[in-house]
Amino acid sequence: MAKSEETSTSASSSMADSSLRPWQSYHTVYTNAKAGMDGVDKEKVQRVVYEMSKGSKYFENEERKEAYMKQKIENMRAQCAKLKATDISHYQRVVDKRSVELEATRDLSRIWLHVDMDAFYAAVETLSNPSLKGRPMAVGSMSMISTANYEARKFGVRAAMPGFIACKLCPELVFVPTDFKKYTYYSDLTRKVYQEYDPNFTAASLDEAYLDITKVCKERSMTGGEVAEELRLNVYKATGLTCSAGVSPNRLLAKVCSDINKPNGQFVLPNDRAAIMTFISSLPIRKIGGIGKVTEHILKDVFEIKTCEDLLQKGSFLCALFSPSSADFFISVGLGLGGTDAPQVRSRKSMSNERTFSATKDEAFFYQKLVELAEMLSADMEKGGLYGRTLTLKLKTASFEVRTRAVTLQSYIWSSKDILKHASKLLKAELPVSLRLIGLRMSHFNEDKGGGTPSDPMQRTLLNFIKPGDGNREIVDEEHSDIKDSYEEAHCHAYTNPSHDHLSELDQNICSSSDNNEKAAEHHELEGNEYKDQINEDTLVENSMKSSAFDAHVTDTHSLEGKNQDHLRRIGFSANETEPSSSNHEEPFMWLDDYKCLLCGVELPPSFVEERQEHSDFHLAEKLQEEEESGDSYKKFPLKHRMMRQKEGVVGQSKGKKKQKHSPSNGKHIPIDAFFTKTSQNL
DNA sequence: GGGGATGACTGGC
DNA sequence: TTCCAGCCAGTCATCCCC
Repeated sequence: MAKSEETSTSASSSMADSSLRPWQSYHTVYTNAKAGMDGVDKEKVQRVVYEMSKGSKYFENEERKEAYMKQKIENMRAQCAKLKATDISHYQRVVDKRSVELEATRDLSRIWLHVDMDAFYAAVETLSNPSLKGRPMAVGSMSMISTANYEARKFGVRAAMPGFIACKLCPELVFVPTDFKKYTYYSDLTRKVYQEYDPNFTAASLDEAYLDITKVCKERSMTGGEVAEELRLNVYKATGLTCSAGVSPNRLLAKVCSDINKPNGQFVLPNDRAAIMTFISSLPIRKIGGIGKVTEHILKDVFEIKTCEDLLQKGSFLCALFSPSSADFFISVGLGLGGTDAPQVRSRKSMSNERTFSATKDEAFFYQKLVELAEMLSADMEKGGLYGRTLTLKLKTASFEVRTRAVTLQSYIWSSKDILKHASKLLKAELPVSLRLIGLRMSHFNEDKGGGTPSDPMQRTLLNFIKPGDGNREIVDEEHSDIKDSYEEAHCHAYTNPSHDHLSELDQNICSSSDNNEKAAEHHELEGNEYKDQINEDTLVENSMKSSAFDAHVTDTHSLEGKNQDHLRRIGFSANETEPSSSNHEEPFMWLDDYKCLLCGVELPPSFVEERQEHSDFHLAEKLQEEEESGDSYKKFPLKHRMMRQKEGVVGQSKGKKKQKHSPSNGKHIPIDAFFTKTSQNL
């Protein structure tokens, strides 16, 4: 949770304090330190935000989220408390080993530059309207602000703040509507400058970029600082706008550095390990890209981690409670490591449109919104030459609860007609509902972006046939999934709400007008049947291979890969629903070195008594199931399935309607974003 | 058991 | 007067099918 230092210690704040100053426990992002916000009366900002939010649906939802997070923190604290000295020393050894491995990857040979335009949208607006100069101004609307100039920031006004709250904080605030055409134009001008220093620079957004200036420094015998100075001057000459820069041996730190002397400044971190470690030692964790308000809150409240150095010092706890990839990320941040190689060009993964409106239950209105969104999305996809297979409907209810519902189709679509047809079906299953936002997202794009006919996932390509080795497995899986999709397309059109309402009527009209797609579906189904015999053969071969592989797996617990261990570790923690309880008579024989499960390799410290009990039960249940399955009559209905069916009281109804997921807080590892596969922001 | 589909959630701008 | 966006990418857990 991003909050001011004085409000971040919710654990230590007394009850008396919270009753006198309730806003102090209302965690908003608006008091988080941002460039130009030094000297802001944070308590006043927090009080105003609290007063204006109190009692609203938004506020209630924030409280729900807060309560959920507190529960999560409590769970993690309980896990921490269970760790004994021997556990901690065990995990410390793991951290030490990993630190050495990560340290070996340190590359101090590159010089990275991160450029960040100062209050970009606001600066562009001031450039085109000089009368705004010196006045507090925000780009955006009464409902949401995109950015604010430095005059407005002095009042606590900032990006992602609702305009009406900003107005309260700064009554003289001038609002300017967003104009992306203008921002794109100026962004292009800056990029022409960047190109002169690194032709392969990475644009992180309209106003941010990463440049590898190693080559230009060498060729022109200049330091990183000198290049940054010159580049900033050239950006100013080309646009009339100022920017800030950070120079460091890796992208992660370059981004942190560019924020230090904002606006119109720069900071250079030398390519020297000692300097990096000193820099990192007092750096607040929230400054790191990838550590947001939730992760910050958890790290502070559970482990009392505030600086990047603390991440290393508390490494053993992090290793014990987080997934290996998350722990790796935290350790590498503690060591001041980040990306130094040229980031790979990533293709677009999804495309979406969403619109917010006043909360309503009006189904005709929902449909009209769907029509608009489908048309917008279709137009965007056509522009990008994209065809997608997965359509996701996003809904935000009147109480700010976000739901997503997705369908993956057997064929690629792009037309507004097809998008609308499937979106209507997804929405219909959610009615009646009061909504304040509807969104549509397409994903699962075809690889062929060169136009022409979209590739059909049902079609066997030449490559499929000739691909050797492991590729065969992929072919089998693809075919299975395609046939399943065909089946669903043909059989799962029974929706939960059969009433003949507005949407269903329109739905039928659309379906009947979408003949081509239906014909394609029939065609695919025929194709699918043709391949069924081949698939059965493949499955037989696959199954026989699996059984022998399983035997080897059980006897060789030391050869488990990290990923596999992680997976099994999760199973160990989450297997608790259908397994019968059992005595722990196997316990003394299960744990290698008192940590590692002999059967699957999962690591659990001896003090995690309940978890280990559950884990033993899990393996026992597995064994029971194997025994049961050895009797032919039950082979087609494994234990889990039978129990579930009995529980539901219905047979054969599970298909087409998945159960809602359990809360992720039940799992051992909390999800942390973009750790090593960095996002564009988190390079 | 593996992998695809799905949904919730986090993070950045 | 107004009353908390829109877009994208990624991780993780769970369900389900083969």
